[in-house]
Formats: sequence, structure tokens, C-alpha cells
Amino acid sequence: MVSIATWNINSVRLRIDQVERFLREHEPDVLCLQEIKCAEDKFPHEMFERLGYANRFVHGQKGYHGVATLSRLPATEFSRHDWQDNGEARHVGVELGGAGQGMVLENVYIPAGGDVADREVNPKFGQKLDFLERMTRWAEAIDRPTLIVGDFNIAPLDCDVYDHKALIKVVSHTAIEIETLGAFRDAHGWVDLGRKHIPVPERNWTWWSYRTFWQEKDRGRRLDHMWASPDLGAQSRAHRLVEDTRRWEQPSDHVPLITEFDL
DNA sequence: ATGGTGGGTAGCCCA
Repeated sequence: MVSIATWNINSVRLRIDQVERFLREHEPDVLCLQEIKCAEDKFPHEMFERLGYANRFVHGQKGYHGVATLSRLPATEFSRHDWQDNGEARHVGVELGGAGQGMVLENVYIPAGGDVADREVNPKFGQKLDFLERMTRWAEAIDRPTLIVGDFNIAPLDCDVYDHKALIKVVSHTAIEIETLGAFRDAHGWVDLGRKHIPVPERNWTWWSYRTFWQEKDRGRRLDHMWASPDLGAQSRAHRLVEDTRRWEQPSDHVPLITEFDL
């Protein structure tokens, strides 16, 4: 059994003790973090080393964005894509189980896309769609079992948000984003593990705003995802959200997802 | 209801 977790941590240095608590309580074999918000030479390696996560792949930058994949299984770096072509650190891919064997694990932080769902008014929205389209071209060529995880910043299904009608014009749940993400899904036949294990229409939020009004009313969205190649998707045995962390002191606004595979 | 909160950073940007 192999367990893999993903978590948008919103500053790995600020919440390093929460990451340690999560690793001790859930013991995933691999953890993919997004929004580490630190340069690579500032990454807090010590805790991960101490807990046995000897293989660490950090794609970071000062201040913003950044991803890291921490593994206690053998792993080698496989790729770093810049799907916006602007130098932002939003992806790292690794091979688990030795070069040319096992699966490829892709850790991605898709851009949030700004506030206005119109690329003419808001360039960041266009960049988000362009990022997805470049990912789609990439996915068309995948020829190995692959798991892509991370903060997609899109809630694709009506039941992935607290109120579909109220959010259809809100970035993360607009028709154009959902359609563009759908093209990415179809390019490889990805299995949405969140919905394989927590079927529609069950509540499956992974993110709640820091703005307390939303939080108090449980106004969540499913922005974080774990999607597997078809064969690999058939090998998942369990999947869960760790909603507890959202109630820890000074939490990330996202919660971790964990999938266990029969491998 | 058209704000709000929370990061990193440096005189705002990003989420």
C-alpha cells in the first residue's frame, strides 16, 4: 500500500509544526505541498529529514507560489513545467519507485486567476486558462501511469461548491474554467479520485475562505484534487479529507487530501 | 452584503 497526500499549506515555514503534526498523525509515504511561499534555499528541510522524508523536491521562489514533494519512498526528479511561461514556480514532477518504473507524481499549483472572469479585463484569468490549455497539450502525450495532484483552483461540479447558482460568475466555478478543465480531463481520461471515493452529491470541500462570514456558514469549495491515469485510478483503495486541520490554530485555508493505492 | 482575512514582503502583491 502506498499513501500519497496533497496540501496547499499557504507558507510552509509559518506552518512547519502543523505539517509535522499532520505527518505524525497520518504517515503518508509522500506529501505534495503547494504555496510553500519560500525560496529553495529557505526551505525547512530539517523536520522532513527527521521524520524520514529523505527525498525532497522543492520548486520554490521568494514570496509567492512554490511547490514541494517530500517522499520517504525512493524518488527522482522528473520535470519542472512552466505552463504560464512566466517563471512562476507552480509544478514539480517526480518518479516514484526508480527511474523508468512505477508512477509519475505531478504536483501542481494552478493559478487562482484573479477576481474578474474576463481575460480582456483581467490578464490573470487569461493566464489561468492558458496554463490549463498548455497542461492539456502535455497530458495528450502522457504514456505512463501518472497521478496529478494539487490546488487546481477550480471546483468543476455543481456540488463542488456550497451554492452553484451563487457562484457561476465567480472565478473558480465559471463555465469557461470548467469547460477548459474538462478538456484537460478528456485529454488523458483522468480519474477524479475525490469523486470516485466521495460520490456526487456528497459534500467534499477542501477550502474555506479566511473571511469568517463564509467559514461560519460552511461555505466551502472543492478546489484541491487528485487525478489518476485510468489504470492507476483503478488501484486506489481509500481516499479522505483531513478537515480537522482547518480548525487548528492559525490554519491554512486548504485542507489535506490523502489517497491510498494498492501498489 | 460589493466588504471581509491572511500570507510574504517592503512601501503592495497575491490568494
